[in-house]
Amino acid sequence: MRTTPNVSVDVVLLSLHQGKLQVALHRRARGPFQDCLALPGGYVHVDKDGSIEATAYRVLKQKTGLQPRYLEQLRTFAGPQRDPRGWSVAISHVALMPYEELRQAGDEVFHFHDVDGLPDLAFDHAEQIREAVRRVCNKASYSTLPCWLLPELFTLTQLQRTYEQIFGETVSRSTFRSRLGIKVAEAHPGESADQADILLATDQFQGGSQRPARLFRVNQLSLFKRACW
Amino acid sequence: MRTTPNVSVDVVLLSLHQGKLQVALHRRARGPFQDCLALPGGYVHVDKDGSIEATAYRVLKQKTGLQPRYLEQLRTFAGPQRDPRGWSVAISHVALMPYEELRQAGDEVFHFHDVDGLPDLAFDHAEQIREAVRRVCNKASYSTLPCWLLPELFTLTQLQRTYEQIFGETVSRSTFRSRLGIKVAEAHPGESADQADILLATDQFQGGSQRPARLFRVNQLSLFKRACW
DNA sequence: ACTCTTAGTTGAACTTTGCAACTATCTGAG
DNA sequence: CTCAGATAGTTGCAAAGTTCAACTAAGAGT
Repeated sequence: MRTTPNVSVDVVLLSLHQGKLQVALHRRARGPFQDCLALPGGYVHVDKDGSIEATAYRVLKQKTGLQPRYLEQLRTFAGPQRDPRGWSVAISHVALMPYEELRQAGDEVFHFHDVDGLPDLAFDHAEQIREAVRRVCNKASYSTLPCWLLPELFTLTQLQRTYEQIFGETVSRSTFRSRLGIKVAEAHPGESADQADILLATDQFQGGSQRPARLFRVNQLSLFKRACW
Repeated sequence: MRTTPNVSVDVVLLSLHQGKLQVALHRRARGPFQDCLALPGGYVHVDKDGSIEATAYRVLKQKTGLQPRYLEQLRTFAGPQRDPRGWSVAISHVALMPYEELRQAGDEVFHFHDVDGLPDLAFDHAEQIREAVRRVCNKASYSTLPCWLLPELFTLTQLQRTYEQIFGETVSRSTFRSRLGIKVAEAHPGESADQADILLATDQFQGGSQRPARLFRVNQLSLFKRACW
């Protein structure tokens, strides 16, 4: 019989906390890289997994009990060196979640670490995280991807802060709003749920001790015309 | 022993011919989908392949005797259904080559087909091609990717035609040139091989029976600021 | 020398962007 | 009740970038 590589799925679960992108890591209980920090991951179970995404969701469910709001295949990392047990294939994914949802799951198993200044990690997980962060940062520059790091309803200022934290620099308020095609005046809620609208205005507001800010909901993953801020 | 899925590598090799994107296909000699058209692909050989890219290059070398000028991982297609023999993993790649180089290899084994209007293909290869074309078209809109469909040296008009054929619509000449940041006046060859330059001007010209056009070489894969034409 | 054709440049109209000043709406203190 | 403070949201304009068309350049063939 021909030998075939081991196939596993890894998930780079990212969230935004304390103004930084953070990644979910756990400490390996056994096997190679014992006691080392690692990404959540697991082997494909050919008897019960109906797809790769199913494997990714199963792994996350087992470890955290939660479903991420956003999941996307990142890239497949493979080769003879990445696992001391031999040729292996890791189908890496990026997942995004608002931090509030993660807190509810408790952090007995998982801990969140800033994506920069990480300690040594198992396998090629450091490289996977680097590439995941690059993908998110890149995609944030031309799409509404960062919306999935926030709760379902959010204010424009919250979203702007999210972009700023991903980029690590401030963005102009009017640039931000025009990039998102905000035109609240006409786009009153209940009216035309326009397919072209990037964000959907709700009729709910979030009031602090100032003028309340309108809450928005993301329509779908939309792309901007420009990719630079 | 735990069962593990089969792992193979597929390559969507694209080229531009007769004003259309074309894909390399061969007819399967055996196995599932016998006599069906299929992408070049093969199993990972854990004893001789040093990486996934090595597998992809080996497969192409075996079939065509050529190295593509551009190779990039596309996405991993996996699941219990795509191969009748059971759970399988196909790490799909996109490769680009100028058509002239392909002609030299002869077409006993491979044939080129327009990417639209394809007949039934083996496995999920139709989906892989759809996604590869989408990736190329998308990446063409904001990068110099199409340069790898041309010979090493090319004229601006050739490159413009390449973009137009990928998009399926004409682009304005000045839009095209300003998007590429052409400023031949200062960028005379031999001078500053500026890292920021998208294209590098050579001092060679290609003359037809009109004014000869300067030949350019691509510097590196560069990204544009705007993503729409 | 003249014409035809394609290459490459220039400049002006138009559009988009980015900043700053302005108005709006809430809370809480006096 | 009013006013100050704070954040939300709008508007208008200057600067920068984009697109188009008209112009010049350079070769080949007649």
